[in-house]
Amino acid sequence: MTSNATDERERAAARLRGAGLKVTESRLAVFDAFHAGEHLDADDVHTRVAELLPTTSRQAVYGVLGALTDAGLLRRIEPAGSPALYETRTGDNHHHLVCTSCGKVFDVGCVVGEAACLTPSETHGFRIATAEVTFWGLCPECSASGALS
Amino acid sequence: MTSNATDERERAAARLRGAGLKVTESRLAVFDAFHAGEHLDADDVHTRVAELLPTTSRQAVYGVLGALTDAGLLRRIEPAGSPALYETRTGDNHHHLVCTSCGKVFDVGCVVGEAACLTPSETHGFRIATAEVTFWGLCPECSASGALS
DNA sequence: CGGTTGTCTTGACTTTGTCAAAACAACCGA
DNA sequence: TCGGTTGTTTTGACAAAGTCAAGACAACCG
Repeated sequence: MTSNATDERERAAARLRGAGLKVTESRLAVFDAFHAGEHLDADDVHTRVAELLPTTSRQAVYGVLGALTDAGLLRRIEPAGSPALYETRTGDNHHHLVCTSCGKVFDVGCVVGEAACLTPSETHGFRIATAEVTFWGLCPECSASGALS
Repeated sequence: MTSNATDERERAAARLRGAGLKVTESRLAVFDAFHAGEHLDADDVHTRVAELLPTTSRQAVYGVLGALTDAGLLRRIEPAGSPALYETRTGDNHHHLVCTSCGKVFDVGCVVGEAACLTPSETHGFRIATAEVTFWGLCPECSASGALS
């Protein structure tokens, strides 16, 4: 019987091949590093990858994250005041909720009525490709513990 | 007769005093550096300030920008892939249009129907304070010159 | 299985910004 | 008007996050 872990590796390998990328241990380990709903920075990913492949360099992680992002297998976000974060949920242009106190990030679906709302009132002649929305506020834990921002 | 330049310096000084900040040459020079609608990074500001006050240090500029931002006299934005930018238009929570090719930034008013639209579909229990919207696209010049992104 | 091409390692470097201590300047009150 | 106090600026070291380039190495194709 095939283990789930093996299944996941094979699925990851198939996605890499589909994107025209070579299948390497580093890349599989980066896929392994992400669990659903997480937003990890390059250092988080390096830490997790290094547990399995201790010789993996920081630059390899930057390289993998860049390649996977370019291939559309990861999405990169850069909230103000934070290093770049990566997530596995791609292709749906969802948005983010960031805690101004602890920095935790959550996904939120597209805003209600998106198509009509996210048309800027003046376009300055731009050909607009995407609208990115970030909500800032206090997460339940920080709110409960009395954090002010 | 009073010159416009003197008027502007006095207005800037009054705003500083109103915010409880000491009036210094550096701070007045930073105000001078901004023209309406511009989005300048710390280095841009330092360059302009140094034309008038050549001894001004980089750290003084960071200090002034931080103080003015904290006082609500400047607003800081941090578009992905760019150093922090500052603008003089504050207090109206307007949004931004960023060219993915050349990086130019323009202001846009609040999106149409904002109040209704910018409510996320799931709040994860957050106490939401603000919604930040960034539009990405090609500016007219880059669009005309055939840039692809 | 060997060659080609793309990936990873190593290590220097850049950019953007922060921290801390001492010199200095603005402002208040006498 | 003149000090004194407090806040600002200078100086210089440092830190975080990421980039660049060259050579070693591994994946994939035939």
